[in-house]
Amino acid sequence: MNQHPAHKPDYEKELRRAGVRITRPRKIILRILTETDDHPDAMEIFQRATIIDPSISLSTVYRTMKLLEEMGAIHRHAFEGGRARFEQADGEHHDHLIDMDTGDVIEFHSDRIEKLQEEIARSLGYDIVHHRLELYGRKRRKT
Amino acid sequence: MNQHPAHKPDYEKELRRAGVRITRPRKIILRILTETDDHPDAMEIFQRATIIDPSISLSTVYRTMKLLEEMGAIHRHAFEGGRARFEQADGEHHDHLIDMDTGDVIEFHSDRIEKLQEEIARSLGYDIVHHRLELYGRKRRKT
DNA sequence: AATGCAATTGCAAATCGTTTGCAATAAAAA
DNA sequence: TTTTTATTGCAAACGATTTGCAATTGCATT
Repeated sequence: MNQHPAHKPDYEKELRRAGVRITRPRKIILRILTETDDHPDAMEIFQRATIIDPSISLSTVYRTMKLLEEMGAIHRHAFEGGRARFEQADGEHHDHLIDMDTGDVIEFHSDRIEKLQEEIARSLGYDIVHHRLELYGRKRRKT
Repeated sequence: MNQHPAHKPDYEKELRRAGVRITRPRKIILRILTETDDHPDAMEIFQRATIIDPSISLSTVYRTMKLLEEMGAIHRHAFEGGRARFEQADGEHHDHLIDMDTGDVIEFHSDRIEKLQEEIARSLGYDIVHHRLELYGRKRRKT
């Protein structure tokens, strides 16, 4: 088990390569994404964008997120309660521990769990296409 | 890892004990729940109920499900896409493998995975309140 | 069996996150 | 610069779920 590093992809280049226009709203949204290493939801991105350019609309945020998602540049997570949250699809796969008090998301990865999942699916006659492992918890008080 | 058995709790008794009135719509919904061993969503329950008594409303289904959930008699699952699905909260905890083609839900349990989750959370300084492990897959073609 | 009253109902309207139709605008190709 | 076409903001639509409300119904009491 270990946390993962972060690196900043060049979304603009990726989008251009995908034949998409680099518009002013998109530029702003992409900038916000690269400057962020938490897991913001659409509304948060919208509000941050709105500071830079108040004319940006929530629809455009959603449309841009969908675009990036389809390109595989970001992942959309439906954690419990409320809105979907996004994160950069940089390195390797990881799962999430959600702090129930703060909403913070901690990433982790366990090869052993991944292996066990495979074994279970296989023993049930299935191939895993993807999975979702989310731990919901609170900071432990004592040590 | 192993599948789990099923047993049928007496919801009416539980509800009465909780000081809730046993109405005609509730009777019907409870009957449907006890007769079911899959993971129906509110709309499915509503449609099955509607056959028995066409005057039942979807709101009542939702309200009853919420009631049962609060009593701990059923669990609500937000699998990917669409509506929440419900299941009886009988025996022990289990996780779910969702058949992406049919929507079927297969229950499984792995002590080893549970243990590993605990370890991970602990090493990150957290206590797990609950978790969500869902495998999304397809029946494997060959063997 | 008839009464009384709070719990429950069905309905329509409201909610929340997200998506969509559309006419106006702006990227970028010519 | 002009043209072409993607993209925008807006408002309205969406799907799942919840809610306010007046009418009804369990059910404890007579």
